[in-house]
Amino acid sequence: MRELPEGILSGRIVETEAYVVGDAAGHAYRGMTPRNRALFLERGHAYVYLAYGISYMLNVSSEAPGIGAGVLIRALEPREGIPIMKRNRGIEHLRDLARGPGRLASALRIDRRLDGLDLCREGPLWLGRGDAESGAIGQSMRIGITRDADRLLRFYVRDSPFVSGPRSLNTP
DNA sequence: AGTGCGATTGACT
DNA sequence: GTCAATCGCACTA
Repeated sequence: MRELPEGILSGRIVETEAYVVGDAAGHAYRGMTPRNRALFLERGHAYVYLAYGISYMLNVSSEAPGIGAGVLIRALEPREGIPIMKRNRGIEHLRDLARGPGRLASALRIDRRLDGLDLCREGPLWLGRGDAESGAIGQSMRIGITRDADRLLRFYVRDSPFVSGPRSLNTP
């Protein structure tokens, strides 16, 4: 759920990637830094960073305090506030509003100001319960990384058109 | 203090 | 399919 001055935005998370403890691809791999400190917060806190100087990425910390790990939120099936998302993205096509981590952050207007936020409490951004059956979950290699690339730590809703990535990864 | 490189996207051949 | 954009940060010296 995302609360903006113009209204409420929400959607169903349909694709994630895990960056686990000891993972060479994870930002926490080399210890805590000013950028990644939120990964070391109690599970359920937001870690937001800028990738390629272009796109913000939303992660959720996933371990106990002091342990650096998180889950990248890669795609959303839009539900509420779709007109606002379209305006944030500058496009009309529903499927492309939040298909990909950078697009998702853009649609929800997420930036570093939300870094460190507790997503388990209602606020400007939080994780709601989810009221729909998720369907079958697929598993694959993660997208766009080089280190530890073979690990099957990407998870997605198999039959959702709102999932990013090449078909080769989505139909194993 | 300088440098190289991404957990990507959008435009273009 | 290829490729440039763009910048914060981690790493080297």
